[in-house]
Amino acid sequence: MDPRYDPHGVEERWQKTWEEEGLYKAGAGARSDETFVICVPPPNVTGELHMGHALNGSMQDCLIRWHRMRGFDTLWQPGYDHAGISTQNVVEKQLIAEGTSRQEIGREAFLERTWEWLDKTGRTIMGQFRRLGSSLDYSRERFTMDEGYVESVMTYFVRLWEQGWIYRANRIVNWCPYHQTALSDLEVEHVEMDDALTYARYPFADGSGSITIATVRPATILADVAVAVHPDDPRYKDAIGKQVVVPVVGRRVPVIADARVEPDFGSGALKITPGHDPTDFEIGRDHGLETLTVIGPDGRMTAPGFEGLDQKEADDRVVAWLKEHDQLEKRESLRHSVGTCERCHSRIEPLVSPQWWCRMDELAAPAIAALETRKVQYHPESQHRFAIDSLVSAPDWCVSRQLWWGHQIPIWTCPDGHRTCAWPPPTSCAECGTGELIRETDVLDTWFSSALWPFATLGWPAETPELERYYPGNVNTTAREIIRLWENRMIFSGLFLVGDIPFTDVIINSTVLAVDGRRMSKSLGTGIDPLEAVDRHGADAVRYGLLRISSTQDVRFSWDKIAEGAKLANKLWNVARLILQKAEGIEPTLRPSALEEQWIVRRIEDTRAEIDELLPVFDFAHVADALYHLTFDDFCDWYAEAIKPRLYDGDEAAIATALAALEHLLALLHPVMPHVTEEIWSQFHETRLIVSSWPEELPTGVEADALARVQEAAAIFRRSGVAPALEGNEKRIFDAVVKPERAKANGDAEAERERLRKEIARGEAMLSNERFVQNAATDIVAAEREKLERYRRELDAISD
RNA sequence: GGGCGCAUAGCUCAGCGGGAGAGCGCUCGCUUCACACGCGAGAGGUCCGUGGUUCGAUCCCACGUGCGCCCACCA
Repeated sequence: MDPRYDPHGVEERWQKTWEEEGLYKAGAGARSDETFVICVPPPNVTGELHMGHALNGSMQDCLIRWHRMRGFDTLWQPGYDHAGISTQNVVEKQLIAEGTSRQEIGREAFLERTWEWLDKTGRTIMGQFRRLGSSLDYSRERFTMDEGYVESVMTYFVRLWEQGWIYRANRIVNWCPYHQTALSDLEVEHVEMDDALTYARYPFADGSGSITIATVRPATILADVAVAVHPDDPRYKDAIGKQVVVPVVGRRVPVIADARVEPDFGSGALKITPGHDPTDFEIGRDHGLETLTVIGPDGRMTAPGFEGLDQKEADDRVVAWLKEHDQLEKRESLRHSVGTCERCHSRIEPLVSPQWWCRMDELAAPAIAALETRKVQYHPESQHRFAIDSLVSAPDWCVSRQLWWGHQIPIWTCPDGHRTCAWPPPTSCAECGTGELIRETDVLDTWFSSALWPFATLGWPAETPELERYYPGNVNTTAREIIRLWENRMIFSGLFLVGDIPFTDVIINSTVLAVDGRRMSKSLGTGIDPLEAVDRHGADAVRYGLLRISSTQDVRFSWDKIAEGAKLANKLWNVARLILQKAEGIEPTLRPSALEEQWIVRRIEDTRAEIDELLPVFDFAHVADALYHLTFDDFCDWYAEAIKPRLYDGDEAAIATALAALEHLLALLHPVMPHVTEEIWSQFHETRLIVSSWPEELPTGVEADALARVQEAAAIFRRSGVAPALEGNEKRIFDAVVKPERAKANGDAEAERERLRKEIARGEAMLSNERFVQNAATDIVAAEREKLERYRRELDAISD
């Protein structure tokens, strides 16, 4: 064994072995019928592993391995999301680079091309998860567009249709002019931008002066149908009900009163353009105004005389017109946030277009109940309320997208306009029976299929044994911004379709920020590739480091903590070398006799109990911390040093116990650092640690108080220099406990006495305070009394 | 505008009603036969400010200051 642990090669070897031996498979090593199920949040087929995946994967794998060792039948389901707009984007860019376009080659060829691309370049992340040692059941990899999954998606849609929850409506939507599709509010990214705010005078039709409005998009003046003011705005009391003349087009429109107008903004008068602004759309609808359109789906003007102009040009033309007619009051700069497409960063165009919608009220109600009653619990708690609120206020779901890559909506229309929604594809119109059917060209929102992930991967709508066994699952871990897009939708979809929640706990993991606190992003150049970290320090170290910094809020990436993980692996490797060097032919047998043996068993047992409390509440950081200190401070610095002389002597009992203690230590560390622990395990075992038992409660034979006494007394010795610091023999510890009077030889005895006197004074002061004794919890008072007594004894022991 | 959260050692953070902690960094001493990714010893802190509650506050409450994030809206 090399004195320096090198994870390279070792890790890949175990990853291969585990998978080949079928130990990643669902149910491997199970010793009970109890299941523990996690679905990986399916990454985009187009994606590469980023730090968020790595953190998420480390958390999930830690839970899976812990449960597997505890005998559960575990399933960690892998797979990919087809990522409608992202994927289409990638392929479309390639086509453009080749001088063609998706429109030119047509839908069918485009889809073929996309599948081709996927087979060649897509689906890389599962390989990267393997390199992290993630024990997913890779034999069960699913894709949201594979055959069976399409079945699930189509069935879901038809069921919603049958409930009457799917409807078609013309509404104003976020339109991406580049992708030429509607986007949900959640796919829109708001960015701060500087714009010119144009103040324009609209003359009253009766010639009695004018009213000034302010707009950042003068081009949309062409589609104005009204001017609105706040009903209580004294400046405009008399204007309400009058007619004004819209510039350029000369249309007469009314001045209306609406409370949605913000009197303090601009001039306090708002031009109403229902065709190109969401608020105006609502105001227009409520006042029965007509909706005019002057911008097309490509973002270019369609108004007479402006055809084909881009909006900037149209803005300039309108402003020039205003200036010429002396209706331009002023222009000023305005910083405001503008919606952009999260994929291509084009400015979002609010456009009125026909879309398919899904009613949310009845779908959401059972999910809200499940959250209220905590059948599903979000972690941290602060996200729980948010999740409920966003379900309560969930607007109807725009499920259609004007994309090609995705699940084509299963609605067919006959020449008479009857609609048939069915799956498998109908052969005739449900109403008139004609066979002439044309399928809807829109595809479904990507999240529509993601919502089915927990049960579609198990074969739903078929009643498979897997569905029976592994649904509902247990944990889902994901990022905060996905709560409304994905988590909530899985919950209501599961309740609606399968009749049960998909999981009981949702962990919202922290966003991993760059070392400088900025967001990790490729475009900022602040991203760190998790695989680069793995190459540098090993997967175990990366897993440890990420878990160590994980928390309920955003965290900074830390190379230091990864390095700490590498150190821990090396330390473990070396202490194993120490114990194993004379262990040939000796069976691990836990028979703690010497004090330090009883003590380390107690420490291991305490840590095991601690982990068993921390993991159910997903506190990975403290698990990692506890393991670090157990290994370094307790196992290596104390226990190993203490038994060294007996190890050198080849004392079989000591070696057997040390092996057994090491075994337990390895087991505790395995969920966090699987590779190095399995590697060491294999030095003295034929079996595999990954499927071996999680330690049971261990008998120790040492009282907790005695342990504290050992450490305290030993600390006195260390400070005094009475025992050579590194001597590391068991006698030192034994003496420290049974002969505290040795402390009298301490050169710093006076300082120690001083410390004890201070402690005693403090304790006495507290205990003599009547209010304290009356009010404080009884165990605190008792603990104080006990401490005081102990300090008194100690002081006696080191006083002459 | 709504919501959540954070301010503790040079850095990154843990602790959250009764003794101020860890890792890294720093100083000093150790080529001790598991490990220099090591061992031992040590320096370093008005626990953001101001009030309040309490016998007692880094911890609870209020306000202030400074940060961060999520959501909504922005003519």
